[in-house]
Amino acid sequence: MQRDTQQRRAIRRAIEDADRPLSPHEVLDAARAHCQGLGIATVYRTLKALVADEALAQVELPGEPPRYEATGKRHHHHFHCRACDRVYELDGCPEGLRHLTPVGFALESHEVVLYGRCAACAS
Amino acid sequence: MQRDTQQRRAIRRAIEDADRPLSPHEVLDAARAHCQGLGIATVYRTLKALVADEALAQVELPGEPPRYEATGKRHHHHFHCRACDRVYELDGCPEGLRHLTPVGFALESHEVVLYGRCAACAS
DNA sequence: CGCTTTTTGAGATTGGATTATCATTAAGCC
DNA sequence: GGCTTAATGATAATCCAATCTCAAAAAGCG
Repeated sequence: MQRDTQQRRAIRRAIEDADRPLSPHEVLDAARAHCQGLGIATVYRTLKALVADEALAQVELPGEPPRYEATGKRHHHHFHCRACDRVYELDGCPEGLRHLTPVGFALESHEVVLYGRCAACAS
Repeated sequence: MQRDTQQRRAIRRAIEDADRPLSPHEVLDAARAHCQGLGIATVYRTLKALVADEALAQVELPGEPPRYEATGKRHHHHFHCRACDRVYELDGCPEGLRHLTPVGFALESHEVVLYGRCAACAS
């Protein structure tokens, strides 16, 4: 039976409270505010279970460990800040992707990642 | 002094002959056609040196080891075939990327990756 | 061809992320 | 509050890409 533990509540809450996808270590740091002593193993276990339950989605980025965000959001993309390494959500989607697909290729999905400085780091 | 060895020729040629970015193992397989016995260590060493010389660029893709392609090409993006795992070059670039950037964020670059089936795998 | 020095290949090693182990802790039912 | 069992945390183990080690091979100069 699946128990409702302090650790799991803290992890779920850390992700809910963030408005951006978090890495396992970001989850650990944020969740420790509500559950001191939380271990990284529990973070990985819980993230994995939440992904299996489809409560979370893995956000894969080039050359980076995955981040995690709640499922059920509208289609969106991400901005990766080169200075603080945080990843932000972007609304919307560029036009003309289908136009890029070569003849004979079947387009199923796409990823767009913008790079630069977030508002906090751009100043 | 930098020597011109069979191994390096085979590696450079494998990349030249491919019209798409290759992973280290793809380079190994392709280059072995011209240099049997070639080792993976030499592939990694040579790729690293070619990147340092700016003859090659690393192509980073979400959740994947990097691929390598010749530098000096026009700005472009990539198509990742889910069936054969090969990566193809795409011409062109979608519109409206700057439009996605939140206020206060400084956009420096971007990546676009399309996913689906390549012509060989779509049939 | 000799000789020097770079390069190579096999296999060991590293590094970083993730997972497994297992004794201890704590949910949650009575 | 007891009791059963799932969950936890520290740490060891694993995984896999990439790098290092070092004896042996080969570039390339004279």
